Amino acid sequence: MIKPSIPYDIYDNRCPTRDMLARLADKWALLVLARLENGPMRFNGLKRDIRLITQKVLTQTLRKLERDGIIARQVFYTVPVSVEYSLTPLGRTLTETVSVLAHWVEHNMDAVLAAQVAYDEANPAKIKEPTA
Amino acid sequence: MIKPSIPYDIYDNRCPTRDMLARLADKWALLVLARLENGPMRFNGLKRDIRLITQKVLTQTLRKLERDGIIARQVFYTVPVSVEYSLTPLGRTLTETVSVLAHWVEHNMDAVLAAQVAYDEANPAKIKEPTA
DNA sequence: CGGCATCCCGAGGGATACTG
DNA sequence: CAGTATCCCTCGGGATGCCG
Repeated sequence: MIKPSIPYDIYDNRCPTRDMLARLADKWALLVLARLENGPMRFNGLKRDIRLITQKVLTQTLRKLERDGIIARQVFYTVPVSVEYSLTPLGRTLTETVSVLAHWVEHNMDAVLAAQVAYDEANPAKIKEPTA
Repeated sequence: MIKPSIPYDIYDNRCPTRDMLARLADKWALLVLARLENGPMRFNGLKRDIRLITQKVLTQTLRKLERDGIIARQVFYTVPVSVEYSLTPLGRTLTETVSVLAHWVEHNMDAVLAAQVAYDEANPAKIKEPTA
């Protein structure tokens, strides 16, 4: 546990926390993290569950999270090989929050949809009329 | 409080929660939300505090959050006009979580940086050598 | 199975100029 | 002050093909 010599500030663009937040503020990263909450998962398991994620994007997302020490990658040299992804202790502290966020959306979607309807009624779209 | 007739599922790509998560999983949106935690703020106040955000992106972000019922926009017809943004009750329930996420990054940045160093040592970058 | 390497397209967002 | 309107360009990420 190193004591931060520099006071980290998420609002300072020169602070590394900004980049870190940007990596977490990604829908695919959040979905992966929330999905790993219940235990380790294999690559294709994640790909199946997180609908419409492509193999390339899933790989990129997993690599970034691994590099940041959020998830761990475990290879099993069976034939064919299988690879398991799991949360690190550090990642588990993060996932608690991420999971709350993900479920907030599910729990409050009705209120959001209602707000959207109200907003769209109050602010009708302005169409460009080519005054023929 | 409408009871959800459809079981919302964040992993289903056809579910509106996916789009909602995508809007929240945005670094600018998260920074705005976290910044509004301590009370209403004016447009240029947000622009100043959230370093390097452009006026265009800030406007877009605020509009989306307003449409989703997360924040409220209040215009004061002074000269010149001033506009105040604040969290709605719905938004306040969200911000609690967002704020935790933002501060997680600040509190755990040292651990992340250490993990990155370890990862980069274990996985040296492969350079393309044009075998002259 | 779990990737990597390429090609390629379109939207996100930066820069700039103007306005009520 | 708080926007709107354009132009323009990068780059995230989809599609495809191949490999250990």
